[in-house]
Amino acid sequence: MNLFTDIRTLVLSCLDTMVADGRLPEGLDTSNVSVEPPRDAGHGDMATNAAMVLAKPAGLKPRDIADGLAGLLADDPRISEATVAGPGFLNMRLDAGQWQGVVKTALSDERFGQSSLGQGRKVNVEYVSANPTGPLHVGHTRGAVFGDALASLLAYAGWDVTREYYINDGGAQVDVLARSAYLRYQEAHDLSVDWPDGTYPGDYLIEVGEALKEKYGDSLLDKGEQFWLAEIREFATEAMMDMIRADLKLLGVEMDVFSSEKALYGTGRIEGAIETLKQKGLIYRGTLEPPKGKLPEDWEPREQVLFKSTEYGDDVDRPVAKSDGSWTYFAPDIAYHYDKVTRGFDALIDVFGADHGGYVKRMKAAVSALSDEKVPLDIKLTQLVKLYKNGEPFKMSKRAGTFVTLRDVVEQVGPDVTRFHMLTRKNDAPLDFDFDKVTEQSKDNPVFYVQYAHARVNSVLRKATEAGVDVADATLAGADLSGLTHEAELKLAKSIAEWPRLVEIAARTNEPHRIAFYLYDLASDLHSLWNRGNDDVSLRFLQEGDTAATQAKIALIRAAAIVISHGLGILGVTPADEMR
RNA sequence: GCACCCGUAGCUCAGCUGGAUAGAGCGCUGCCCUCCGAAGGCAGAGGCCAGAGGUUCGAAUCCUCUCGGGUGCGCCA
Repeated sequence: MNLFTDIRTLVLSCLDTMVADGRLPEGLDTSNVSVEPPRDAGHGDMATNAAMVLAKPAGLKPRDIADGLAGLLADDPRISEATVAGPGFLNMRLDAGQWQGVVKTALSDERFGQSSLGQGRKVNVEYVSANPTGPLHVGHTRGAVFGDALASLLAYAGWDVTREYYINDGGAQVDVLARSAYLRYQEAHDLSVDWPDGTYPGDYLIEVGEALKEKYGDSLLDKGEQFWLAEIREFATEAMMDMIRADLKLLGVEMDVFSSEKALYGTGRIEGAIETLKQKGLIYRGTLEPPKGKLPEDWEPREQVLFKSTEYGDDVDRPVAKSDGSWTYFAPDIAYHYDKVTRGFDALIDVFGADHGGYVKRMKAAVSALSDEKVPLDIKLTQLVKLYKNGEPFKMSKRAGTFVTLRDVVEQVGPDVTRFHMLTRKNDAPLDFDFDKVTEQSKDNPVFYVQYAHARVNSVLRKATEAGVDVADATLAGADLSGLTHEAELKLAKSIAEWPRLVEIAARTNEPHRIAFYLYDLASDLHSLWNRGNDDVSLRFLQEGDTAATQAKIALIRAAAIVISHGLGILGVTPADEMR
């Protein structure tokens, strides 16, 4: 149920009537006709641009179309007023019963706000995908929260969603991990070791070293790398993935699928993916031009196997094999995305850190080529998180031991605060995260502000119940809401009515932050109505001695609370029943 | 040098497949509350949407260029 699309349907049918009457020519394209809330609520509840969009193709003045349309719209019982304004805008006011109806729907229909936009199509959202070489840090946290909320949002909007993590366990960095773990293994045997550059000296490998000692005793000491590298790599990678999974779980993130890069090797799938491109004439041997401006010191021209990504909008062709013939990291990435395509997804989404922005074009080019442009790939980049403590920048340094992990963050402020706050900026804007401010219980903190709105409604429900008023959702949905006519009450109802529309916009743009901003505004309307009750007793939710009025008012705020709880659910945040 | 992201109130940021007089929070100014719905409330000031062209009924939004900030740029993932 979406009041805006209902009214759009009405507008279109009125246009059909005008065509039938000969007031409009046949065959007009109405796809650009929109019905949306006007920027200024003083103009009305909804506005349509129909007259302006159709004026030119119809060869008529916008004003004339608008006048005719206004007359027809005003005949519909849902519309209380339709007026023409400005260059040809058509403003409508809806009968109060429409907004009251929305409240009823929100109370009675579990699926209020859910959308059929996705039509059950399959979408794969790949996120986090951190190298299995250490714990997740704050940057990963943002990607994890964003990806997870996006996945939930798309599911809410009717997509069949798969949440996926790609494990980069095939490259040189897992060898480094293995060597670092081996050093910890030696330490576990009380040997003193040095940490050469390019190893991972983090504490998190100490217990891996202990575990290796447990498993292998001293049998790997004094042996050359060829005897232990593969085994320890396997062991350490598993240990890191266990840790990462545990970290994600702390944050409330659960993946459906973990895909391994290493598992692609030796299966012929990389070769197969490259062969597929080759058959499309997109693979050749060649030499790239050196990058202009900044020339790498050891630059020399070398012949490589290249993917003709420029055919699909990239700036230069990209190497898939190194000059020694082995694959670049890009080759398994291609194979992995090909795998996703062949698994039958209708759309792919990758969530990367902003530092991977340079790979967007080539990845899109590869997917376009491999899917014959049938499977769209959207890549969302998440910008940096800047940490603060008490307003002071908090510098991260692995060396100084001030490296802040996902676990640090979640253990300090909790998963709900972490998740909500990470979504208070759009993904491509940098984000400030102040450990003290995000847990502050004041209206300046959006997390608290939204949680508090939900808790307040619960508090009213408890009080009503104590007073002997039945406030079960089913009862409220059946209550007589015709008394909800005050503009402050209708404002809240109108905000509730926007929920389904907002879900669609957020899902269409793959931007879950819109949910967070909407919830803030909705909470604001609720708090505002609450405050009005201070001065105007008739706006208080508990109307002493008037059960019917109390139920109507509570129906309204309970509907708002339901929407808040649905919205927070998408963001992965638990709605609080009371604040402590 | 090239590519991508960004530039909106003093500060931090929203802004719907292009819609009307560009919004919110903080800060600032003023008023209100100080037992009972105040972990405050109400109101106000504050903008050349970085700049210049273009597209059209209409541009913060789309295109081109300039300026400023961030990120990345063959055999690292």
